[in-house]
Amino acid sequence: MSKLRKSSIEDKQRDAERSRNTILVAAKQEFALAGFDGARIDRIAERAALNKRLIYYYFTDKEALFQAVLEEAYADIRQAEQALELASMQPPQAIAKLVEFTWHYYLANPEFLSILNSANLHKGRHLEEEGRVKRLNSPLMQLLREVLHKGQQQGAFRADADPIQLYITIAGMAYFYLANNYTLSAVFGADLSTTHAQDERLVHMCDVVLGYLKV
Amino acid sequence: MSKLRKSSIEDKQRDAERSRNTILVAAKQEFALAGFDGARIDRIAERAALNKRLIYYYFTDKEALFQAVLEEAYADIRQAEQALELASMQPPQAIAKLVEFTWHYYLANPEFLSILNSANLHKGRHLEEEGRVKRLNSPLMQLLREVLHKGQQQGAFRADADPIQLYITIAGMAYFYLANNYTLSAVFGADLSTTHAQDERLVHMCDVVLGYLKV
Amino acid sequence: MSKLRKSSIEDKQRDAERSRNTILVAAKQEFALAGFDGARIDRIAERAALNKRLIYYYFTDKEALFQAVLEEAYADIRQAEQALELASMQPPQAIAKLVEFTWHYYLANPEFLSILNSANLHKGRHLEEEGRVKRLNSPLMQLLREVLHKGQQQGAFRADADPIQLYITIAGMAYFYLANNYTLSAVFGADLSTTHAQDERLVHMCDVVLGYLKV
Amino acid sequence: MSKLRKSSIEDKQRDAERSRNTILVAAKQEFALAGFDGARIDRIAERAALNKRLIYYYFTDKEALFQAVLEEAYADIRQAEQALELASMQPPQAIAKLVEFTWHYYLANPEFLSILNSANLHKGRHLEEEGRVKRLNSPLMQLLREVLHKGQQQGAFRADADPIQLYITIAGMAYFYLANNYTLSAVFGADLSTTHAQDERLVHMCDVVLGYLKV
DNA sequence: GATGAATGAGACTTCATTCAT
DNA sequence: CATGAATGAAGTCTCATTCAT
Repeated sequence: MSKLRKSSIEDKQRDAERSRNTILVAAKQEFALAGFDGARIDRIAERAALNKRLIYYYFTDKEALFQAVLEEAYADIRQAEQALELASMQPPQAIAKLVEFTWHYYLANPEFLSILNSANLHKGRHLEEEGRVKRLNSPLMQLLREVLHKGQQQGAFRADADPIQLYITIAGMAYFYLANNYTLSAVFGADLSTTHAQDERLVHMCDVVLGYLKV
Repeated sequence: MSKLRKSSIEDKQRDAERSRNTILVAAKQEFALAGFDGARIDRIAERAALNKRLIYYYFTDKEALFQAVLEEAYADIRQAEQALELASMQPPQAIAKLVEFTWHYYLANPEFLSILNSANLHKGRHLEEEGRVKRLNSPLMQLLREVLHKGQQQGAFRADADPIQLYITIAGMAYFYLANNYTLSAVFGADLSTTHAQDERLVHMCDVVLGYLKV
Repeated sequence: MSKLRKSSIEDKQRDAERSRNTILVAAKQEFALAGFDGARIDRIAERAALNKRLIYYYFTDKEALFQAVLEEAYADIRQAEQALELASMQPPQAIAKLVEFTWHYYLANPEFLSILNSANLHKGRHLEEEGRVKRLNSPLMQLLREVLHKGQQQGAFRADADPIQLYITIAGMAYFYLANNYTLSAVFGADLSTTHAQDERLVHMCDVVLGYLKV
Repeated sequence: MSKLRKSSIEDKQRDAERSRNTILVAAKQEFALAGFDGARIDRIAERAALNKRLIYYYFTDKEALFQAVLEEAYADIRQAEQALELASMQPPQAIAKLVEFTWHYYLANPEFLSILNSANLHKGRHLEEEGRVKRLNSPLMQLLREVLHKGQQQGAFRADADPIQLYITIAGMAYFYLANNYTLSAVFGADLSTTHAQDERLVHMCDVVLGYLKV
């Protein structure tokens, strides 16, 4: 074993970047699962298999840790949105693709919804976030804007459709179904969390958006 | 037992009822504002201007109090839904009315959303609720079902529209806009909480639903 | 055993005033012994044989508890000063009595010095105290002023003696000897804490003040 | 070993000495400002602009660091006292000079008082100091002894004046005024920290000591 | 000599809850 | 019915100190 290798392996315990990240991942899980107030620093430390003190070493306090998690969550989804390739598609297909992306992202990253929610529950308390959030303009939002415009140019989409409203509508349709899955399943007496039910929901969402847009 | 005595007992009972209710109202506010974990029994007692011990006297513990608040919230919205008069309307107008009702109810009762959310955050923890929730079938849901059916009969609405999906879609469109108002305003760099913005949202929601439904 | 008696005895555990006071006494000891930063809430609770939580129930936090202790310390010494009876004495005797009082009070209440010291270490941090402290005018100071004046009238005391300066001088002579007893004993290679040494100190202090005052 | 190498080692040693000293200075400030228990190792490192680990490298632990600061404080004042030139003066003038020196030293080195105080608060805890402190006999004390003796010989000073008592008295008069400046200013409703007030204090102190000594 | 990363013990404080009247 | 007093468990955060390079 070469010196380099050895030191890099032993580094495991002394890698600041890695430790910071391990904490961030653990915190994301905990905050998503329990909300800000329900989250426990102890549990985060446990999840991260790191000393509790380190959390404060890297993140000052619970609030700041939450901020960091929130920002990372935004950054993550923005990054995923970057990968969307819609240029060659026809507007209707592109819209379907956007809806599908949103749906699958939420499905695969349920923490995102939970954390977004927590953040909004405490509104005023996370004021600093604002600045950073605004700067991170959503690529998906931009794509939606372009696709909409293109469709309207072609006369395929209604002229009065607003990208912001539509963005919120798509997110809301997906979010509400997933976030309140538990209550909704109870109310409607049907398990909405099966793969089949989820597929149906996606179809419905596409239908709604495209039905609304078509002239 | 003299009349006087009896009436003083009735007074007490009325007081008891009133106290219970005062607590419930205070708890609803607190839970809505801070979520389940962020809510403080002390603060509820303060809001209610009643002794903390009374809360335990009437509601056993925090969890049960939350249950009671949740049930009341459901009962409230169900009751409001009862008042909906759609019988004489044409299906499209009826749908618009339903969307409008949902929107205005959420606007006027923001606690409802917040509490629903809290409940879903803790999923497994509020298992007992299930029973009661199911029993309280939503009148609005029933109306939606009927209106949809009628519209489909008349050939005015697409045949594949499902009331459950649509219900969730309407709720989601309204919910997401309102619950994440803070973050969305930041991201889009526009204040979404003005009356004007709210009116626009309602128009959009009606457009979406009716655009989707029309054949 | 009468009901009254019984309840008043059992009251022991439910007497707010007494609990508050027990805490205050315990806190005084702890703060005196360890200073503000060295003091431990746990130890105060232990000393008071009361639940730690009660300390916060009655005093909000450590800082406020210290404030309360400080104010009580001032109140105590002021009260002790009230008992001084100098009216009938000749000025020189009265002065001696004042010096003696100061000396014995410090000797009997060593916490007073320690707490005064802690307060001054943190200067800016206990700003609120100012108001209350000023209001509590020192009776001893007033007596000193009068005795000085009387002695000056009689031509027994030098005319330029200022009561404030003298007050500080008396306090300082007593304080420094007692507060730094440990270091001074080490430096001078003599135990300054024996009764004999203490008596000698008192004589010296009287000599200094009267020697200074006599014309 | 080449000259170059050697000199680089000397550089290191000089650096080491400098680092040690930087830490000591920073620690003195911190201990003076916050007391032993209030002092923070982190803050000392910050003040010194040096790594925290170095503090432990040079001083073992907080306690030992405090010891070092304390000893340096003693050494400093002893050194300053060395410079006193009283041989040619008449005893009364010499006494005035001694009082003045004490006053100005305390004024210029307020940390000294604060640290002395901290040390005495913890009495038993700094036992080791004793040895070293005793060895460092105070030059000022020695001068005071001599001046007193000379004055007594000349019949200018009272015969029963004891140098130890007088030393403590002088220190106490100065100390109490300065250390409790904050509280005293509040109690007497006058700012005792102005230059004018300080000058008055010095005059008073000289008056007291000389008034006491003169036969 | 110097430093960033890591830690265990323990500090202050908070919270839901119960006691006793 | 109503309430002030009391509590144990636990939560966030701090601190002196050590590890590993």
